Amino acid sequence: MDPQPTTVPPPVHIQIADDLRLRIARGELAPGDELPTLRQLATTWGCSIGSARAAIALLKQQGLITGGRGRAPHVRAPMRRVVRDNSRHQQEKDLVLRPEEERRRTGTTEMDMGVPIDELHFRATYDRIEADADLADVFGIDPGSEVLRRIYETSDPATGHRHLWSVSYIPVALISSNATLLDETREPWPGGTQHQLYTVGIEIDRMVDEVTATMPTTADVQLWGLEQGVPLLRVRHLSIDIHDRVVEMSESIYPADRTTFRFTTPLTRWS
Amino acid sequence: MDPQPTTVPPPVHIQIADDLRLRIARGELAPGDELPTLRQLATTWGCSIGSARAAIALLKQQGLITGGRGRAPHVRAPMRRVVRDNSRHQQEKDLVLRPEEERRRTGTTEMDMGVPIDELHFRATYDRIEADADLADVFGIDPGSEVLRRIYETSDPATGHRHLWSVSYIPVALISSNATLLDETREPWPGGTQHQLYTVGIEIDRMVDEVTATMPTTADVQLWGLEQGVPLLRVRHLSIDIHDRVVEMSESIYPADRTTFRFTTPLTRWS
DNA sequence: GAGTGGTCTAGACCACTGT
DNA sequence: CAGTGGTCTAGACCACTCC
Repeated sequence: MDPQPTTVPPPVHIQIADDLRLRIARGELAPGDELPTLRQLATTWGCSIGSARAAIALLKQQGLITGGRGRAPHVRAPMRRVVRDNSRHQQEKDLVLRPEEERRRTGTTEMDMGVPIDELHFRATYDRIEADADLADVFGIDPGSEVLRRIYETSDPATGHRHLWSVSYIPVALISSNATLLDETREPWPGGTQHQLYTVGIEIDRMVDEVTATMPTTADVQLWGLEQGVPLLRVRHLSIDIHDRVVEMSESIYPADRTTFRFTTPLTRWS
Repeated sequence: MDPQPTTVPPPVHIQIADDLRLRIARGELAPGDELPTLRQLATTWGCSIGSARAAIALLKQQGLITGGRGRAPHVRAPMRRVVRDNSRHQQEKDLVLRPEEERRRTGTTEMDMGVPIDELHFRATYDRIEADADLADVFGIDPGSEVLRRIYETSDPATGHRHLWSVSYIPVALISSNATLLDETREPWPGGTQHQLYTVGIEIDRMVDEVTATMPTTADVQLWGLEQGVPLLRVRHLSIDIHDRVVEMSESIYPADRTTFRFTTPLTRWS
């Protein structure tokens, strides 16, 4: 038991990473600048290349640097984030009562993303599944009830990378009166999900969005063309109708380096 | 140019990680279960311990497993997430006009988090800074104008880990008529920021929350007591008054493994 | 004390990037 | 082609956990 418990120095690769992070934070290394090579780091720090590599890997994992594979890694420039605003919910509702021509022109299905939709592959897949415990709980229906599952996906034909992805669930009982709603070849539907529900007499009262984040798996990184150190924002969305029923639920994923959500909460006036 | 371009097999550590992930997804390995040791993985896959370690590191980075350091790593049980609901904005506003006794009792400063506040260290730090370009832009004031910066922090005295953190900015010009608002020893202020602003005649019209996520730095991991593979949710919050002025801006951070945000968007009725 | 993962090394081979 | 990072190995030493 030392009277002065000598603090152990942090591992070398942590020291190297911290030093580089500091130099980035101070602006000595600007976005786009190249970092020292592994060999350079190893000699200046008097450590092995393996330790230098660990430092670089750590910074990549934290989203601060990128590159490698044949050229020196460089400081990552923060990506321009597309804002997804909750006002689109009201806009989509307003559109429902407009004529089809206008709905089609304002080609905003529920899943637009500030990118010209013409340049993307769009794919919608429908199937019907039996509600598991989670879905049954969400909709307040019996487990085993039929639920329509719709998967929406857009991808960049040039790179093959996924651009947008969501699964949406609707109890079949709610929409069976309009058979065309079960037909995936009708997608993209002018006016989006709110108009689809409108055709069976459902009016939405409010939207609930629940947001959290997780790290992507190896497959996700491939699929989305992500860089290391980019979390995924996960959204579970509920559409609640004027009778307080959950009539639709969707789950979607957005890479955090290119997305921010903006939610405006109006407050009642004192007056 | 091969007629059949033989696809190169993925690196060993990726194969191992994918196999383990699959076994977790299928439920063969339940949350809390121990994974094979590095030595076991190395022998069953016929690779070195280093490669096995890389596989384990990858899964940790993805937030799927945890542990190590003297005992075998185990499958991570998903943490219970605390919901932060945007209805608290309205609740805080309603509280402003209530008597002080009630405001004090409903000890919800803007920064509560489903944890008994008595068991946490609370610290508020005030200082005044000159607006940089970003702050000047947010508030629509001249760069160099004085801005009050308040840092709120709670931490768990047992572990020393940070529990909650936010910085809040208010232009000094808006609140200089009430000198007590510049005094950090008055925190926690009953009724929170909205009541503070009320004392200088400001009524909030709406709240804007912008959410995204990033990966924590090494220091963040220490500070918050995070496990590997946990992103940070970052929120920029704007308070906008009834004259459409941004009167307060705050930035806060929440570990994603214990937080979900819930935003309810009311829609106008067709009637 | 036996077993675990974490750090670190030195060196080999590969795939990729520039010129 | 020379230089880069990525993969992989074999082995040493340490700190930690559990029995």
